Amino acid sequence: MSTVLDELTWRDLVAQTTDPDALAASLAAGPVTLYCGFDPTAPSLHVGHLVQVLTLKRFQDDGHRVIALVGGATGLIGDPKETAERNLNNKDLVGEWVGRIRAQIEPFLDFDGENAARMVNNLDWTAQLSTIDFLRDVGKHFPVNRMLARDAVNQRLNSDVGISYTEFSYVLLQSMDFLELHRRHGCSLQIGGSDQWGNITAGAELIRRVEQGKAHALTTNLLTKSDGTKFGKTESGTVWLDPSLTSPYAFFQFWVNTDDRDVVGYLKCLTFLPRERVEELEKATADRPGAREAQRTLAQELTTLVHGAAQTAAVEAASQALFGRGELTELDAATLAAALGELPTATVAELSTVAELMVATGLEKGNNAARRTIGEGGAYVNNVKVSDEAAVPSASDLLHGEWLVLRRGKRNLAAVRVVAP
RNA sequence: GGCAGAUUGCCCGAGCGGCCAAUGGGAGCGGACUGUAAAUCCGUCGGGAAACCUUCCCAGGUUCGAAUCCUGGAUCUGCCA
Repeated sequence: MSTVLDELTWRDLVAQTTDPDALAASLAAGPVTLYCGFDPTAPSLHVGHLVQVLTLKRFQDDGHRVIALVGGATGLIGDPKETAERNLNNKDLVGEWVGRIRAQIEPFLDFDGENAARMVNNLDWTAQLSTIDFLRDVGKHFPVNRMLARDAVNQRLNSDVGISYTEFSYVLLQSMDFLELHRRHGCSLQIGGSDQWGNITAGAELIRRVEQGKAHALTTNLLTKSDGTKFGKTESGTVWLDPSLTSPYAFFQFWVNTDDRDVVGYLKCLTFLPRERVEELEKATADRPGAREAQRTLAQELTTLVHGAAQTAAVEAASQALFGRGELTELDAATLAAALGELPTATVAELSTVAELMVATGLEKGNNAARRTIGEGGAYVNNVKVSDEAAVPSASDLLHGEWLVLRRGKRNLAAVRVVAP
């Protein structure tokens, strides 16, 4: 019995596999070559991609040979969504995204040693392919009636938007990738999110038809949220891995705010913490939910994985300083400056009304909204509620002579720095 | 190609000449409770400090006055070719 499969199973990662016994036997028999694809649909991966990246790493840690594929070709076509046709992105832009996403995946895997990981781009074997060869060598193996049965395709056919031939063909490209990696590197397993089941099995079938080869599919459960909303989004949008799109502080906060009902599941799917530790945290959540130990651990683990230990220490310290029970006025200058450095900051020459300062930091999108918040009792300066919308903080309110901490509601913070011109 | 119907704020969806910045629900935001959680309840939810300005697919028109009526256009849906 394979250890990686056991591992994935107790972590509730496995959604579906082809022939579980044969897959287990093959994994137990020795190193297996497997791949997972990532399409460049944005300049960065987001937290939803982490499951896949980390699952690849789990396989590599177990001695298997993993391939990370970045879809320079498939990203130009677009996997059909159930709702609507995608907008085609410009080729240069997709090319740039390929580079950025490669760089994001690389740190998670080990590219040296016996079972070194590989990074490939499917544009390498599709760019030169002629239409005639494509239709003869690949297209011939795809019964359209089978393609029509695919979930996303079927939904689109029954909707007003329809589906373009371009997106309809997507599955052929992804299947070709699996075949190509099977030929080049003996790849016999493809993993992906559960929404990829159709694309993956189509590839496995292509390998069987063309090469009479045996290939497997394994899909992971998609992360869900107990409140029914989509995982990986906040009020301000997608949570990205790229620190210039989502600050490490915001990334950390995202995990700290995880629902009690979801946190144990995330610890299983998204961290490398051993089973005993996860069970300990599960018990801690049940016994002392207010302490939020599981959330804190989750945030630490993931921020460290994505942004490194040093960055994690910094944002955690900031988070403690800003959300701790301690008085802001008691923080020393260095701690305060470091903590506030993680927040959106407005630098101003002189103080204006609280409402205006909130707009300047981006905490509020307009004066009206800022005034409303103040009226509702949701605005704070240095943790003190502000009730007068016309109030202007005085120089004596400044922490260490230059800082002001603004807060909207419970957890939206920003800093104002006053610098004499 | 012909006929019928639709198009409203982030989403869904009422309104069908003045009382409409536009009912209601969802999402979002703030408060109470709590734990930087959930649920619940309360409030808020185009812009503007205000006078007031810009909105109900687009362009014209009728009218003292239009989201509401008329004309033309665009897009979507259904039925018939």
